[in-house]
Amino acid sequence: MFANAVEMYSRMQNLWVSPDGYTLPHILKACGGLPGFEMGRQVHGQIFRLGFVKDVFVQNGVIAFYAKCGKIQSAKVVFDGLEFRNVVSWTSMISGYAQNGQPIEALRAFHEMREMGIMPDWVALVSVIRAHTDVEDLAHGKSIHGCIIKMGLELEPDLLIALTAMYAKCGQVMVARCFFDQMKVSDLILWNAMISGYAKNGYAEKAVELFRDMISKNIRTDSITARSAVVACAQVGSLELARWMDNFISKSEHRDDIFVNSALIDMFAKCGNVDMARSVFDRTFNKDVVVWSAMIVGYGLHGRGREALDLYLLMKQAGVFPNDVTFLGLLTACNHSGLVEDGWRLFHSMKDYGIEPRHPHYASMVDLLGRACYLDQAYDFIMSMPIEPGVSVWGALLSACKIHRHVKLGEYAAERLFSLEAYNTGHYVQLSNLYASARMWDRVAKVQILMREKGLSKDLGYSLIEINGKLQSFRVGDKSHPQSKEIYEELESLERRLKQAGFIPHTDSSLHDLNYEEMEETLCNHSERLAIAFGLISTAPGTTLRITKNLRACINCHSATKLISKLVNREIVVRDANRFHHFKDGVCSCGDYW
DNA sequence: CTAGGGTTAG
Repeated sequence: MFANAVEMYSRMQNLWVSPDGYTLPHILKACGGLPGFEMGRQVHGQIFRLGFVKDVFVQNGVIAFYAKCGKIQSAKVVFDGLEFRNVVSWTSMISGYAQNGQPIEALRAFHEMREMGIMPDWVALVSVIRAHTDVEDLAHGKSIHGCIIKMGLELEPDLLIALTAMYAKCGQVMVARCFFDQMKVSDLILWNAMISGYAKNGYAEKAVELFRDMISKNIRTDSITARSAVVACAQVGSLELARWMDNFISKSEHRDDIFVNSALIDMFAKCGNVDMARSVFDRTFNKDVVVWSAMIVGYGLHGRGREALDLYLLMKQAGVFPNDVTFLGLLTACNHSGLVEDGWRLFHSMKDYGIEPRHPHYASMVDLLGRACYLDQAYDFIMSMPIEPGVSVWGALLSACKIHRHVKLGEYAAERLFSLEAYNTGHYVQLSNLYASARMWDRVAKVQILMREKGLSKDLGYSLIEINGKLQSFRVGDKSHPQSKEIYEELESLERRLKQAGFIPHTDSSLHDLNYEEMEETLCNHSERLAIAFGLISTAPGTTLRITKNLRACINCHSATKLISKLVNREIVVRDANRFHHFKDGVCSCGDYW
């Protein structure tokens, strides 16, 4: 009850009751907890005047206060001024660095402490573990685990929680789960660490399962639990699960938490329903820059660029300042809607807000220019970059060269990519596709030989479709489904109707080395068509089909899906590796620009 | 009667 403590302290001051060496650590803790920087600074001044400069309890309190307020420099000044420093003084500095995103400094301070011959206790080690977690140095983290055992601290519950969090965050979820299962007492932070660890490392279903466990066991959740569970649902991608989560949150105490709501907005956008994201956005009070950005990113993902830009204007009117993520969302939105001039203008307005563009911003601009056929300008733009262009930037250029069949520039981009990442399959496939788009079959073959020499093979395509809340996965030419026969019958009937409607498959890219019949067959068996066919026979007429695929939509499937949406009178929502496509009445929301 | 820790959105 920090605010009450501060209020009580003010009353004490008004009555001219002087604080002593016991009062001051309490009030400092309250100021650090709020945090109330101004109040704490006044207390610091008072400490100086009252002569508590040598009281290590009071001074440690001051260090921790500054560290909690993010004023690590001030904390360091106080720390350096101390005559005697004990393990608490050091821990305050170590945790201060760790909490303020300087884990390397934290570890350096820990090293220095050891050189001074000061023995860490379990609280100190908790911060050291966190620092190792943040630099993703699992090897050194494990060695700290060893020290803990040697020191006989392995039964300290909170230390075990910190270790669990470390293993979970560093991707060792099985190890973390062992700790979790062996823990004697149920602890909220332990559950949170396990859930977010699962979510962070791609075990979204496991994370959701654990969250449901908590609810069924009536274990208290906080906003961090809720947020982590929402992030996991966003990863799963099921709209039905997303709805369940939203319903749960809106009935819980977390409904007005902006941390949770920004995650909900992101979740709905990623699960394919940007309008539901908007309704969470609208019900959120005191929107901060993250809430606004999440909504802008959501519109961008769905190719609703105009709405993203309009929202940005509203955001500025509301007095909220944009940050680097806001701009990334805006640039992506412009990209997906072909708003070249708006994107260009926004990129250059970043400096007005003191925001330095990072690699993704540059890559987004290259994509924007390249896609709109300004290839030379994209190249000049890369050459004028103040930072070394990386994989994302050259990748965007290569992709644009493929679209516009600019072989020479594309080859150059591919060279840069190979020198940066010699074993990334995607780059070779892109180059091969570039040659195929220009009908340079001999060079396509050369790339394929190169890939074989390096032991690389194409990523297999797959599509997921959600039917009655269950996700069903299909690979290219998949025949493993129990209803496979019906699915292929539906597929054949679809193909007949496509042909009758005058659909002619493109024969340009990626399939050059097959003869015509083989090519046609392969196209029809593309995984998303299987998912569509399965969706059609498994749902009532008129139901929207929601499909997720791991690769980008190919030109054939894209054209076919447009027509299918009209022929069967269904809305089909496809999330590819890059963005969302909403197919309806024969057109796609991306306007064939992706 | 007093100090230090872990889980945290776009």
